[in-house]
Amino acid sequence: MQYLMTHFTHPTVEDVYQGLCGEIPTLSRTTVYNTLRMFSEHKAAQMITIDDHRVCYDGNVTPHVHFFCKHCGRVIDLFGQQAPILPTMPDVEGCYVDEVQLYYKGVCGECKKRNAC
Amino acid sequence: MQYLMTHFTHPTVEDVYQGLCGEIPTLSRTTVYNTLRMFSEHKAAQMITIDDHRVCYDGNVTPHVHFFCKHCGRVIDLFGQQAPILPTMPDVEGCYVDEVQLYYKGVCGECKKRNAC
DNA sequence: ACCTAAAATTGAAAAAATTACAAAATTTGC
DNA sequence: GCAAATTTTGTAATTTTTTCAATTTTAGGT
Repeated sequence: MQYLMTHFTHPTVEDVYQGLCGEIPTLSRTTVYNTLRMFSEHKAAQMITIDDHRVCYDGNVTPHVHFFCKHCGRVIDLFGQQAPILPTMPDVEGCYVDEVQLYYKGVCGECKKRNAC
Repeated sequence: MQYLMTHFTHPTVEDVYQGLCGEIPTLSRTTVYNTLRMFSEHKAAQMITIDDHRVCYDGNVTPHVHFFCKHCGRVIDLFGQQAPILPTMPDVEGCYVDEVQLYYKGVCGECKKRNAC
């Protein structure tokens, strides 16, 4: 949890594992998988499914908008005028709705510059 | 493509494969993977990453809102007053943005009724 | 029709992400 | 200090997706 609260880089399970296995040498990947899943089930973290290859997590649970760079794979927060207002949860007939995700995808500024695409 | 244009059930690769391997007995899963990826790269289909276990595809390429039932795993289109207006593509400084996805998650009416949760 | 080059498809194997689960380690309350 | 409950671990299995070389199909020219 401390890792999530100090790294707003939308880490994957592997990122969290690599980031912590130095100070917690006995840490197992399974624990990271279980813990992050538990966090998201209890709404202490958001599970982000923007990348088709892997899930990542966000310690910031207030709804906000994400941008995914298809080139470098980074997930970036969009704030302020860059981000449209996230629509409020709709009241869908008979359904229980408890999560919103608004994703944009494309190529980030750095990748665009580097690769001139 | 024909399968996608006639099945708006947000099929997975496996769904498309199972749906077609009767009439195309030589069909390989690899072809389905390659073809669906190609479609989404050329914007002839949308790749939907709402389910953390598998990717699915949508032959309807006009931006619209999706709901994911965490219980039965179905992906359902939200239309009309059920769906908020999908925000237009923001102009993010220096970035090339070419996709929007708005996802809601929860439990659908049928699962809610069946399981009383 | 026949041949050839290009393109598309196949299937088996590998890679990557995630889950299952039993054993081991740690924590908790008494 | 002990026993029960909880958490963590690590290996193996499962699932999804990709890689890639071989095969098959297609298209165009003769």
